[in-house]
Amino acid sequence: MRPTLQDMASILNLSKSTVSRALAGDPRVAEATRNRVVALAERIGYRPNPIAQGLATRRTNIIGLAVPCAPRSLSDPFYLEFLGAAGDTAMRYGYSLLLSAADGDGADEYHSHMELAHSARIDGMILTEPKISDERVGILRKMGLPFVFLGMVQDPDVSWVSGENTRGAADAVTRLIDLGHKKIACVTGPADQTASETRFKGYKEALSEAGIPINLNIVASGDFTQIGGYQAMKSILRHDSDISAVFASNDVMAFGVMRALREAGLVIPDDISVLGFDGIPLTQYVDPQLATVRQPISELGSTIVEVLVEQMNGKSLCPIHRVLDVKYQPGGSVAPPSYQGAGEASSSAEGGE
Amino acid sequence: MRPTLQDMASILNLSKSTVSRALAGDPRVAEATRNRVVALAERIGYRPNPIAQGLATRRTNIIGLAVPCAPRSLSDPFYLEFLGAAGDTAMRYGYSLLLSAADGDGADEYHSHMELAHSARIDGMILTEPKISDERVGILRKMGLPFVFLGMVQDPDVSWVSGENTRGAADAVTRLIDLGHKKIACVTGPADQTASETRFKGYKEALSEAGIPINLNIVASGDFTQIGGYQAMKSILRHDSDISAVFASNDVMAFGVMRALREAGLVIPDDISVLGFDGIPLTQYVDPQLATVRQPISELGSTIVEVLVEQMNGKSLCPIHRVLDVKYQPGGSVAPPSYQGAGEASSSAEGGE
DNA sequence: ACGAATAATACAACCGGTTGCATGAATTAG
DNA sequence: CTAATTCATGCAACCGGTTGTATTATTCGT
Repeated sequence: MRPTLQDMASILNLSKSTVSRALAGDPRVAEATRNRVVALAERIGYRPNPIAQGLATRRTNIIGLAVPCAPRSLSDPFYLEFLGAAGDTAMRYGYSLLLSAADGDGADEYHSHMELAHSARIDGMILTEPKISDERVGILRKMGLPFVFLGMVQDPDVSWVSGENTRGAADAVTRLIDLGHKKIACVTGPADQTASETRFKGYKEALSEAGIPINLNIVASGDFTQIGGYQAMKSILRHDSDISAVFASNDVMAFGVMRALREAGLVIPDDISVLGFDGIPLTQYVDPQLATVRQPISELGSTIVEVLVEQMNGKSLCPIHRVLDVKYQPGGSVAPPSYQGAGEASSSAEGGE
Repeated sequence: MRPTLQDMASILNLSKSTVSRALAGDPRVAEATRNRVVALAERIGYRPNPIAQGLATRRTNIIGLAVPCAPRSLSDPFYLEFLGAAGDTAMRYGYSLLLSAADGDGADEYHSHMELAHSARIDGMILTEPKISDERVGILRKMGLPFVFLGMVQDPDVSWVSGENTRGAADAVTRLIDLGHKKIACVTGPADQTASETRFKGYKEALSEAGIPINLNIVASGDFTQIGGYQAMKSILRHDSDISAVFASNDVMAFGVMRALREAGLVIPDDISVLGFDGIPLTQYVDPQLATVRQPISELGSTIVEVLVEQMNGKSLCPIHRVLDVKYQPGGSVAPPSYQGAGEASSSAEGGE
């Protein structure tokens, strides 16, 4: 059996409390005593039981992480990198990450997230994919659990960390326009998510700025997955194949877009340019390399933990909003629009489906 | 303050124990009493405190998940999918996943993993990337914590779940040979990991079977990352550029390999075929699609949880080994060896960098 | 109708820590 | 030299559940 505080106390002829205080560095215990305690702890490999500590202190040193629900679920490398950085940083602050797996059942989408929040197992919570009107906010606030969102939230009282979605998207789309593109399709994320909205807003701003009217026939909504991007692109192509560039709201969808375009017989970037968003490492390893808007993914992960820790420590009672810089990352998937007529040959789109 | 058992007991004029037993479904409490208890619990939203339960029962309903250490860390989509499935399945069994972030400091590579194992916070542990002689096995066994590895482990007393690495690799490489390839390079994983070893073994078996001698000049070891694959391929090309196919031990390295080949002016698959391993979704979204050996990644995740649960329940005291079927998945990255000289035209590769 | 078996509930210890307050010893001040 | 401080430690309650056993109320057999 692993040694307990009481074991240590008995061996040293001390009381539990003294031993506990010695290990906690309480100045009231004599230096000599502390040394004896620490030495013994070292020798017999004593480790405080975090469960018991949790019960006594009501703090668990665990951060809950609500990962996205299906369908995006955990299939986006973005989240892996984010998660890695968050985990590292959490550890540095003495916390562990407890995952809340997605439910999948549409009925009560956030059931497991809220279950975890209620569980008293965690000191704070990180949430992802905020919706424009996110029911979780009210619940969490009512129970007083500190929480931070990855992604912008309307409610000014909620803390969040996000990449600079709107400006990033606008900048990148403006580059397409500067290259001469006029008809730029857009594959957005789910309409109810703030990330979709803000990136789409950037797209619209860039177009407006250039005096190009928004054409909703060449806008389709995906779900941030490859298949979603693929299908959205297919549907756009059914409407209108006379497009010279596509902006996808994340890289993973951009991969799906590229596939759909190829199946339509289009060559990237000769016939059509593709632009992603996120900057996952894989953008560098596809051919052509995917131009994208690079978010500092790891930094998002570590920042969000830092913000949450700050909230949990109660240092800052007011909400914290942090916007991290994003940067256009060039790639072979973007080029000036080709001469009209070059795509003619490919009108008989034969999908490999 | 959230209601406690004692609160409930007071309201109902019962004792804590009766309330506890009522909720636990103990047959000793009267049906009528149970109904009253359940009704009240429902009404005031009572939820047992898992920390207190953990202390009393010594079970936490949490599974520790030791994710790979750097450099692979969490950058491989394989792990996300694995993790998602494991999380789902764990939830189905009433468990949550607690992540142990990688350390990164070479000194004590597994420190945080073992720290978590010792913490008494978890009921069992899932470990990844077993080494051929893995120090963690001894430690875990000594402390009596149930654990399961993702990937084969030599020690017959250790439970593990794995894809059929050797046969999968051998089959796939044999296909290359059947297409006419004779000089097949291999980018392996780190030499000390069993996954590298078993896949490399399959490669060697296939060659031997076909009477092709193993040429170590066209074998290089990567680290399961894109960059690692890229560098390994570069180094092979420095030695010998007269290769017609490459087998990479995982898909992510295969992407790196493809990049290195392109930078060398080679066209895939005309000049050279590329074969991966894992079957991550992205293999379908690169151009050409990457031929690979598809592992049932989600099934690996759910199976490993099931095996661990079985071990934790003590149903099965003997170690469990489960090998899941893998399957060759064709892709445009593989073709018969071309006539020498076909790749001439593509020598001027212009990246958008 | 009476003792035994049975059903329903209560008591109290325990899990392994933390922490406010009391206690006793050593030190210092008056 | 005694009273007031300071210092070091111990006691005991508490966190919120679980669980073995005692207790009380019923029901049963004969």
